Amino acid sequence: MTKRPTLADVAARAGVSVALVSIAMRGAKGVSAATSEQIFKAAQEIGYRPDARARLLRSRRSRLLGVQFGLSYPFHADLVEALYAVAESAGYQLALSAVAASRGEQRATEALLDDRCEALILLGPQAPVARLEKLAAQLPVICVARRLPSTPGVDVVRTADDDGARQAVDHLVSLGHRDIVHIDGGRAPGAADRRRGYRSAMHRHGLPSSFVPGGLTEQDGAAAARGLLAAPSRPTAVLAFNDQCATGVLDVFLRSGIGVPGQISVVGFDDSHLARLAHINLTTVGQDIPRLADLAVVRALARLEGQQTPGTETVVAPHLIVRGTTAAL
Amino acid sequence: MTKRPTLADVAARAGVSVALVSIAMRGAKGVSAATSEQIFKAAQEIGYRPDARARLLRSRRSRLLGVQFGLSYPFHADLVEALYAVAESAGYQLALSAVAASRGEQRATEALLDDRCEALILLGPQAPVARLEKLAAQLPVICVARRLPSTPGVDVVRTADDDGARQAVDHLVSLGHRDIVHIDGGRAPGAADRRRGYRSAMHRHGLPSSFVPGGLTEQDGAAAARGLLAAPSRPTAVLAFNDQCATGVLDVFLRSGIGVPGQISVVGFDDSHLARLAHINLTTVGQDIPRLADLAVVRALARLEGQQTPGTETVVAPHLIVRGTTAAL
DNA sequence: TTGAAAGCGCTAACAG
DNA sequence: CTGTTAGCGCTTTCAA
Repeated sequence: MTKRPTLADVAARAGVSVALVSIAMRGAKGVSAATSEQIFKAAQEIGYRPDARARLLRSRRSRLLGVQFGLSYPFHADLVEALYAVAESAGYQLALSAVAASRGEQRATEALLDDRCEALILLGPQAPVARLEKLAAQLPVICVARRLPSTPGVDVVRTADDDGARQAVDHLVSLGHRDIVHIDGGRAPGAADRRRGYRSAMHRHGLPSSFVPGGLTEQDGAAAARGLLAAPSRPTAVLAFNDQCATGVLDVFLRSGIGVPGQISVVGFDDSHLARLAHINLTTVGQDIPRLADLAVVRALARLEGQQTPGTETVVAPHLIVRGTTAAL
Repeated sequence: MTKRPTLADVAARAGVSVALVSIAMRGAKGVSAATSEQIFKAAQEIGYRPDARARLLRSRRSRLLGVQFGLSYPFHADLVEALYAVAESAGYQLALSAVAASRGEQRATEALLDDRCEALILLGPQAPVARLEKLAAQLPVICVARRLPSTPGVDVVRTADDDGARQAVDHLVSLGHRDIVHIDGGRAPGAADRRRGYRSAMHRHGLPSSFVPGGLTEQDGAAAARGLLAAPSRPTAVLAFNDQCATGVLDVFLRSGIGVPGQISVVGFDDSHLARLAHINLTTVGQDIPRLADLAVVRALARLEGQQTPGTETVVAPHLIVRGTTAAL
């Protein structure tokens, strides 16, 4: 529990000035190989690690990207993991701030601001546009997986949710399905687009749309599925809002002895970790998580380098991943 | 994107010295009510927020608790949420560092150290004891949900996993089950204790133990369940390592047309968010998450306040939560 | 009650 | 290539 060594300690031990140690530790050029080696040896010996905060206090850059995510969304977890990788290769660190039932988005972003993050990457934020705009006046703000009316200073990186829904419908129709229900996501980010994509694709095939209110949790899917079973006639296929919702749907069907995909086909959305589980084996519309993460960071860096755009929107194409929950009628 | 206001800006606007503003902002005593009001008004007007890092750089305390957690464990997510609440009421902030496939524990803890956290709270860490001991030499380390041979400087807060398994077995036996299999957690934290608890409880009831290798993911549970189905005879009840594992088990059973709890009973462990979902409705051994979180913080603070113990172990009692996946034979 | 001044650990000019 | 110097935004003596 001894005090952590500082630059000065390393300098003393290596017999050089602090400045030189600073240069060496940062890997900047301007130190002889021999000296550098001595310095690293000294640092190693006393277990020196640079103080991230002092460092950022001095250099006006924190090289910190603030990420706000939802604790209970596997899709966010996947995104966070991808972001770690991208950020690192861009020379940035991540500061995580979770949103949960007892911790709202405002609290989450404020913590990030107090940490002096250089930019904010918000995963599926629900905050009102006005608040995002206010944040964007202070630092670059990137919204991932939420559509937004063009907002000054806010960049959006999202999946083409409407096209994803279309792909799902096309797939189901090509399998012979005509009675396809969409369990929607209500007011969740992306839900409106998925509804729209579903509706227009159905229309294009000359089929009537059929919506059931859903949501983004297993519970929502389960409730919707129970509703479906209680109705006089049952569809032959279901497009769920997301994978979690689809999982709830699957569960209820299985419990009721309804075979999937034998009696009914189910399609999810996201291709989160969940869908890939062997025992779920869910046909789903895959969001390109690495690409979303990459673009989010790229956008953030672009703004940090002074690019002044009114607010960009980058749309990433989804792609259907056919697994085991869909079959020909 | 204007520069954030500093203490000096507030001081200038309020017509006082920075020192006074500092005192006021911290809510320390020594400022007249009138001045204080002026200061807060000025701060408010220019949107001042203290710089967390500069603050900690100066006062040798960061009031930061570093939390390492696994991105893909719902149980950890629940703990993190609970920790946020406890930390806040103790006047501390949380620094989150995630462990994922592409980001090992070492990386995670190092990030926390560089942030100058005052203590480390590790959720289900897998790191070797030697490493934990080394960390504990630098700062208080609290291991949550992992049993550890008494280690100098490391405090352990965990659930009585053995007793939890015992409760599950007692419950199943009281329902008339005698053929109870345990799908274990392999080398996962807590797995050994749960095995032991299961074995001794079975023994006490005069029943033979029966283990199936499992793990902590849905996949592990699903694989184990498939193995069970392939065997010549099937048990009447299963105790899974945790809720995720149990979910995988449930899924496979449902798919195979095996009614739960009609034909077989299933018990999980953790009472994570997952188990509580209406459609899963899993009978499970509940870990007392708020209490684990509370104790973790209490232990950390005790050490920060100079308490020097060789390494404590606090064991929290679990309690069986009977839901819908268990029934009388 | 208030202010001046010193420094936390580090980086960034600028000299030598 | 190396050292000196001056702060980053804040807290904290110590005087006034």
